[in-house]
Amino acid sequence: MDVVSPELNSLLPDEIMDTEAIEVVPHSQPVSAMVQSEASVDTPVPMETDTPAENLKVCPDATSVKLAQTLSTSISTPTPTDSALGISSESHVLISGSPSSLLTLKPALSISTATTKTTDSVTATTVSTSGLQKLQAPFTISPANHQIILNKVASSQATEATKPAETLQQVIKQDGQKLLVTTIGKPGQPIVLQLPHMTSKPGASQTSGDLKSPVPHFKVLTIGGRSELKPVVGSPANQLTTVQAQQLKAVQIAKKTPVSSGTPIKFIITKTVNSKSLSPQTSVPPVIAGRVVTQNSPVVPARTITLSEPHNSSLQSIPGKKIAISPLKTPSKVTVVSVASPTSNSSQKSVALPVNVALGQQILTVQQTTPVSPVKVATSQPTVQNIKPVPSVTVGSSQFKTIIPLATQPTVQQIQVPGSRFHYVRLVTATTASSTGQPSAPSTSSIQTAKPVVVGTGPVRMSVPIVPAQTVKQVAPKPLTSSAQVLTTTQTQQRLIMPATPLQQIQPNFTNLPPGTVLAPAPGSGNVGYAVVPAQYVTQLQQSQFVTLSSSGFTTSSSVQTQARLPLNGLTPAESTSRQRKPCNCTKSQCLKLYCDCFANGEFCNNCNCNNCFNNLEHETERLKAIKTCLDRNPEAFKPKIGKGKEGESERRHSKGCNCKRSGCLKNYCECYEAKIMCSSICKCIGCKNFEESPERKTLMHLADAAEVRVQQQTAAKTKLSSQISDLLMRPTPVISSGGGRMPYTFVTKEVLEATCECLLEQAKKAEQTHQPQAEVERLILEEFGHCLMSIISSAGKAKADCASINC
DNA sequence: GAGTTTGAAACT
DNA sequence: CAGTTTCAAACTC
Repeated sequence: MDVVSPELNSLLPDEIMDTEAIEVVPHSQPVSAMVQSEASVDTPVPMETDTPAENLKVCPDATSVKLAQTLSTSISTPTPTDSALGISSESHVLISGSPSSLLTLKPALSISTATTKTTDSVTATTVSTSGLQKLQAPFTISPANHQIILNKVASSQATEATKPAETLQQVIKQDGQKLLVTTIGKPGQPIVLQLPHMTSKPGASQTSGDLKSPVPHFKVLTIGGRSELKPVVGSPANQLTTVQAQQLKAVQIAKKTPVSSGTPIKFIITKTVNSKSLSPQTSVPPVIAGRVVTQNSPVVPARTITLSEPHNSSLQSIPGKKIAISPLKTPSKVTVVSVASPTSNSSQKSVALPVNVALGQQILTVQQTTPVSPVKVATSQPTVQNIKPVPSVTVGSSQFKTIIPLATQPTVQQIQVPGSRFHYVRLVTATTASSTGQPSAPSTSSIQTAKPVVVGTGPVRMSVPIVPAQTVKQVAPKPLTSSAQVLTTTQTQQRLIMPATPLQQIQPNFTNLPPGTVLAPAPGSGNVGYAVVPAQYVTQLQQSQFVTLSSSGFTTSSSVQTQARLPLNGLTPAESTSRQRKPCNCTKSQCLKLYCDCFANGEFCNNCNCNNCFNNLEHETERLKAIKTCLDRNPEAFKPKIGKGKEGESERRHSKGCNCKRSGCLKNYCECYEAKIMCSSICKCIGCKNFEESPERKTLMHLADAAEVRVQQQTAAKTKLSSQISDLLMRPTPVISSGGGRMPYTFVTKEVLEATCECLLEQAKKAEQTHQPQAEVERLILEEFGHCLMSIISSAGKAKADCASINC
């Protein structure tokens, strides 16, 4: 795994977040809280944001364990379940709660996650007692208020998992085990941790496990276990499988350190939302795989935590259901929204950070939050609209990230905004229940299905992807109580991953998906699978559930159009949006190869001139395959080509360098020149003239600038002349003789003369710059004068005709 | 607008 | 990894 330096990350456009950056965090940098949520936590949680990444190692030593995560409820009443927390080497943590339960994330959580390293040590087989203790203590669940406080989650080696068995109802012993904390449902109900291969027994602790089993497992912690709750099983393929059809909200925070060679540590906090419509028996056996990439707070550079990477071999696991995280800039966030896959047999690549989510589950991803802004996760009242069971909603501004769970299978409709580089996706939830209703119509039945997680009791800002201060069109805002999980974070970006059609055969390395790629359900597709959609598409329009971003509060609207504004290739949102994307003209590539700029930029084709285009949602399967192919060929295929140079090099430079041979790197054939950057040492160009001291380059630049200036000046002059003439025409007509013989003269006013002179001067300058002979200069000036005069006469004549027509 | 040139991407 | 082919954009006329 490549390690992305903080510097590089800082340079990368937000929209092009490097997924690896998410997983790999430079150890040299102090770890900032990836998710800094401040809940109204009673107990102070130690902030570890300042903790260096080195400290993030998950080690048996309690002191060194930085994995502690805090989910604190307002009432931290230790329950037997508290001890049930298991620590897996992979640090997969799923916390699920009943819809009503309030999940609060403290800053410590994000901090702890940020501190975690996905080092080999993480995969250690022993679980440190201290880690368990820490985990135990900090993690409290208060049934009273349905809040869970997870102070710390430490990954430890599996061998030690057995030690604290008495303290923990369940101990995760194996490497790669994942802790799932599910349902904070009813008070007094036990928390169940269950290994994938084990039979889940709510309330019963499971300490057993194959200590030597290399396969990581998920621990399921059920709090206030509901009958509907099904154990969550981790799959060997780095996937987390759950048998519950309930809405699952997961928050994953994953951090990847450069050192980490193994699977990244993943923290998944899931909250199960029971849907009334779903009976325990009817529960679908989908997989819960959630991977959340938390973004760093603005203050903290590029701290990404990679949340769970499930490794389970259970049949329910969906191997191919990895959640692709597009190459996003570190401050990006990835949200995984319901994923369901009936079966799975393929193993996932270790590189990829798969996130599997059971269908209908809601995953709440928590991004890094700044210390200032606490992250609160609370379940709002289940006033969910059946029709629009609140599909996933990623809400986030630069400071707030909210994810609203998708109710049932959402479908995605491609939406693009002309002139915008960003694509939008309409999330249309397939109404499994009584759902053909209007989007705006709330339904009680869906209440449980889509348990909203309200981040914080107060108003929440919700935004769709993610760039600060972008306009979001909101339609039919929903009450805060609407079923949606809201996680407020201070992160700048987030990504949505939504279920799509089953594409088990397709297991792209999602770590490097196109910028802003989102996994979304394919339209009309089954419950399984992902559609890879540019994150920019994460807009919900019209009837689909929407996430609105508002300063005062968030609301989901049935017809909200949100536009993601993510910087692309260094362009600011404004720049990127202002610059209209050039339509492609692909004919043979089906727009599914990097030849196509649209595809290469992770965009759908829109208003293009391409033929046989497959770069759209209608061909999601093909598109996903193509992405996988590209990533297989080049894991960095979708990363920005223009990045920061080596350390010490402030200039931007091409990541690969050009290979120009004939253009001298002074034409737009050259990617360096096109990007307006100098060729660098990594370029393999021949006869390069694109260097600082190149006279050709200087001349070219000078000419280009001069030409641009001339064009601007001429345009301005002509515009002025035209406008002045128009003004004259609009003025009351002076005395006009019936014959109108002298009328044109009346239009030669001072303004017209000035404009004419400007045109003449401009023409003279132009002639001189081209080194024209004196005679030629004069001729050009006279010619220009003739043009001006003709224009005046023409205007006057027209005015005369107009006046005559009205008998003036 | 058609044809050519160019170099990245894809392929072998 | 190198050579070749394919492809679409850039460029020229």
